Amino acid sequence: MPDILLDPDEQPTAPTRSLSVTDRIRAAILAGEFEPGARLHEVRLTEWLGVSRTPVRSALQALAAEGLLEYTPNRGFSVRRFLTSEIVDAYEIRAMLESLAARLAAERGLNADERAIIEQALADGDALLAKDELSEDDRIAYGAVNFAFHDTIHTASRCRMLGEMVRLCQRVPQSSHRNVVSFELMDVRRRHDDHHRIYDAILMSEGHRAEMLMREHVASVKTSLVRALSGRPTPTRYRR
Amino acid sequence: MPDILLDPDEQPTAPTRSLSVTDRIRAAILAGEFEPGARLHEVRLTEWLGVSRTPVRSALQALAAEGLLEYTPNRGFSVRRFLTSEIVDAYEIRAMLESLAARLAAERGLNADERAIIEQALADGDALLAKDELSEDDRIAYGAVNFAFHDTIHTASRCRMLGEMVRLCQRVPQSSHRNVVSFELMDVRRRHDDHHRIYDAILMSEGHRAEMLMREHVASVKTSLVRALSGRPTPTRYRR
DNA sequence: TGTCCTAAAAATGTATACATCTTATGTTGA
DNA sequence: TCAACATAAGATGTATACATTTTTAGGACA
Repeated sequence: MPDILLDPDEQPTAPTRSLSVTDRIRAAILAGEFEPGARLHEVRLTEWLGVSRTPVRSALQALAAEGLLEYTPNRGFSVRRFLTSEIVDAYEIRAMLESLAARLAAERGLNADERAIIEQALADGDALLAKDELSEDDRIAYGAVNFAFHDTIHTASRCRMLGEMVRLCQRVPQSSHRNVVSFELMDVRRRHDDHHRIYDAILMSEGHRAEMLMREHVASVKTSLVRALSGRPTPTRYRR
Repeated sequence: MPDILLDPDEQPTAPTRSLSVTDRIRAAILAGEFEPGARLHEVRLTEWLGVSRTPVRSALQALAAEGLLEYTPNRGFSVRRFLTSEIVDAYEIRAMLESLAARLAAERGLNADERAIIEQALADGDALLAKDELSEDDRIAYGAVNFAFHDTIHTASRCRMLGEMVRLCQRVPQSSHRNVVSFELMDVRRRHDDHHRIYDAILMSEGHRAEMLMREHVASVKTSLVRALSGRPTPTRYRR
């Protein structure tokens, strides 16, 4: 019984009940408030959320289409089980999709706005990572920087479908890996350096190089994730 | 007003009205029965389909999640417009996704069933393409062969998300390109030969080679499509 | 004790009435 | 004539009653 759903003061985040209910159930799933495989009974959700079955059903359908729930006719919705291997594989897919986005961005070029956003993200990252240690706030701030960089490249690929699919890859429950992947400072610095090189390649219209750099960039996150999940230590290199 | 929706004898294809209505509306959209950008009014669909608004709304939501419709709160659903560039780009994405699937299949290996299906598909294709000319039935038969080959590789990648995303790439309206892409016999033969090589690479666990072959294999469809759309003729090479 | 059958309970599927929002229409005012 | 507003019509959003299916519970029988 997720506490997140019981707050009566919560303001609607979306124009319709269906959409705001979708957001709340999605948040609960991604936060791990439901057991994997658990059935989501419409009437219970109805009671928790204080709305009728109509918007609840609407939300469940939407979440099933997103891949967070599984649907069986006449048998309802249940939380989709994600194997660790599926979470890891999602990074393989992202590596392919984002490397394509980088190549297309290089081939098709950035506009002034996009260049400005990325350059700001690179500068902000440089400033953050100049510190000797990252606070929790710093990590959150770097997360925003990282998002801005990748999201802008998706936009610059001029390919709506790509961005949508990357988003699908990221919508995976068991957010444990999100925390796990908040890595060593060394790793973050290296990845930020990747960003610089990728941007260079895009600016120089070096499509193939941008693709390869981005592929390795995302794949390295997979590697870190696998290492973290298997409990092995981060290898030490020229640490200050 | 699509005729396809007016046949009262049509048998339900799915266990619930919602699902069968989803199938029928999807088919109508993919067949181009609705103008791109056209609003899909719930009550009209209700009349055409002979069901209440509940399953219609359910279907529209599902199709919006598939990317075939666009949804605006309080303003309903409309047929998503697909630019030609988006249809072409979908092949770029497919090339990345399917090449990943081929590599994973090579790395993870095929089971006996999968080997049998692919070998049957290759043999059937060999037999079909031995003819001097393909009838319409032959083309349909080869389409099934082609599907079996690709679908089995998706399965063998052991990565559910990959198959789902490829399916998203293929669900695109304006099926004109489907017809356009039913190419010259020469092209089909070459692509079938690709299938042989890709299978060889997978059997030999040559992941990188399988990936590269598949990437070019799918990309070549994009090239043919672009050529067909631009009205240029198919280049002639050593034609018998 | 275990299996099978039957009936009740509960869950999902569907239809429909009502609420809310959008859009169209037409009137008023300058 | 045109803009702005008011109203009505129509469309979507929501709640709820009813239908159908699934699940559960209990008992008969071997």
